Amino acid sequence: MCAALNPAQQKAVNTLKGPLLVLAGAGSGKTRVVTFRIAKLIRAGTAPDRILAVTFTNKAASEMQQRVRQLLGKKLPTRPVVATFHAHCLQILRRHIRRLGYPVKFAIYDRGDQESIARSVLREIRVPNEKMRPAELLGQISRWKSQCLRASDAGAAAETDKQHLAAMGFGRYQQALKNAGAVDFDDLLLCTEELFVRFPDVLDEEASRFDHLLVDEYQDTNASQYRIVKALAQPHRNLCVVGDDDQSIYGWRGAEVEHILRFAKDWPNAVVIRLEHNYRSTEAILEHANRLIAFNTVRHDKVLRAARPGGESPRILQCKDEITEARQVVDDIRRQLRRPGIDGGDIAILFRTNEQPRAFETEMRRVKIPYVLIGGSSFFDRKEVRDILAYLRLLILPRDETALLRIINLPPRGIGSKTVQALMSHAVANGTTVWETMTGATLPSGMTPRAVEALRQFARQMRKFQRKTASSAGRSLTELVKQLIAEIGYEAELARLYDDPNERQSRWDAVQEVVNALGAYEAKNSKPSLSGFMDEMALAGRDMEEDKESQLRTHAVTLMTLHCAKGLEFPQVYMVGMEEGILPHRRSVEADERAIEEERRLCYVGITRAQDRLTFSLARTRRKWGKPRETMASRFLYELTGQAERAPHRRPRRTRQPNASASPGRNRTNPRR
DNA sequence: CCTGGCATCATTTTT
DNA sequence: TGATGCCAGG
Repeated sequence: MCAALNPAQQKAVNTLKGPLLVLAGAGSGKTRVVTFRIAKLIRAGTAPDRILAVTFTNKAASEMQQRVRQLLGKKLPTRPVVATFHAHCLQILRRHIRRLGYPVKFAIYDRGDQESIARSVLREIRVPNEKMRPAELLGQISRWKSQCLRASDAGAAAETDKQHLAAMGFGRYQQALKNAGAVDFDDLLLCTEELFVRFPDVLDEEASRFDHLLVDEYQDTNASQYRIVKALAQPHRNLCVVGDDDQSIYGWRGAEVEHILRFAKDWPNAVVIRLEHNYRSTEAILEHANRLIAFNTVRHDKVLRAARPGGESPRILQCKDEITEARQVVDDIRRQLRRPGIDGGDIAILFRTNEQPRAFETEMRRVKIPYVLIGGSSFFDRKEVRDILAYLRLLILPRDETALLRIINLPPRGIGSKTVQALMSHAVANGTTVWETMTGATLPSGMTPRAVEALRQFARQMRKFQRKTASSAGRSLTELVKQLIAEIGYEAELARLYDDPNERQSRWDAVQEVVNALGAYEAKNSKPSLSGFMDEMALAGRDMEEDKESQLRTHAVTLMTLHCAKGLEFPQVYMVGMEEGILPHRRSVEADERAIEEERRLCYVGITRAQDRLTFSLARTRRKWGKPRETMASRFLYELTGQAERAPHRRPRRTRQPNASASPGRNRTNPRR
């Protein structure tokens, strides 16, 4: 890693002016080039805070920041701005969102909040013959949003019945968000884009903050990100994008490979530099990766050359079922760990879907190999955490309806669904919010005195804490929140709900973790505020656990999805579940060739994570919904080993084994319905 | 108003 | 398999 830069890398670092596209193959030292470039810009006289570097994940952002700091030493008065798209857009919205008719203070709704809105929207637009789940509605809305389609245009874009239904839901969903004073993740980008289009002065102000713009993982930009980048870079044209079209794996989130493919057309005179030397993997591994990705048709033509000749050929483990698969893989890992110089931290198990790791976890626990599962259901998905956060949101923004409805009767305080219904319909009828209604002088008629008293009591309590929050400058937020938790009797509620002391404890621990996170936030920030904390929770979310993670990770085997693995590397990699229906995923198989190409890229990403040793595994039968079903080996296995013509998946779908005896493959059984 | 039990239903990837 | 939703009884 300390070797000198090669000529292409050198050139990428030194081309400081004008549009630049760096096509960086996997393992080609991309991160290094980017950080060197930033350092070079600063040394050449650019003020650090005039540089904006945009990444997709928080992890990438903090890593980049750290590396630049290492390169430059700590003597700088200002820092380059390194942020994720979402974080930077949030900054912009905090300054200007009023122009779009949102309150200055607005909440960021996460998946759970979105779902509860979607649920109520669906209840309203009940259509007899179409049933739709909240997740489906949200998926469609999100897809539209990532194409910069607004609710008003969705009706025209809808094709299927479901899409028409979703188009109806879209408008209501958006309205509900606005009423609650909230934006969802997609809105962070979409509203920014809208601001830029509708208010040129806003764009002016935001674009003129920087002289240089860098975008990492450019192949993953969706329509709104693409437009935002274009708009921000237009004045100075000092735009450097870095990416690899072969690693575009977020098409389902609206990313379009075309963006990186047409960069040179978008920006005339753009310099294009290819980094085609791979310093990460052995030749044996890279050969397989190259062979696989060559099957894709939509891509920049390039061949990665291995800087590390030779190496061990990848192996394929065929196993009876998913339990055996876990056992064999973990067995293999155990053998590896006995070898000198091999540490658990050098090993990763990569999988396609989130249900796959289960079997591996069980097995690892059984043989006592430490592991970390990255992603998965996070701490922030826990009910207790979400409850407390809902309270906190209510303190900042009383009109946040999702938060209010979540905790209005939690712990139970005698405000039942009847009462809530009455409040809601009253609010709708009067064009106001539930909070306004319940704190108003006259409550809706027909409520029992008991309910009225409960409401009054709750409102008093919340108002007290709202006041305290508003005037909390200089005082400890942590203390405030502790007091809140005590007053609502949350601990007693946990005791009431859960008899098992272990469970009770772990749930209470989760509550404590929120308090701790707040404490950490307060310690870290010079002027902490509750809303600042909530922003961090919404955007950084999962990363807050990272400190714990990195402590463990030194010796623990890493388990994660292929998507999470992008950008990382491990000496030893296990790619498990190499079966038709998993990788490529069933949904992609049922879609089109484009979708298959994305799955192939996903597989490519997995392979190119491996430095020294790569193992594939598959199960011949796999339990699904409790029933075991036979599987077929992934077509990618055939492709990457150079036996594509023997791959059995090409038989037309839904026919019964037309050529069952054509070749003696081992995993060729037709899946039965 | 609250709780527990039963039936039903659908399963990708994430900022 | 597991999560969620609805209904009946306390």
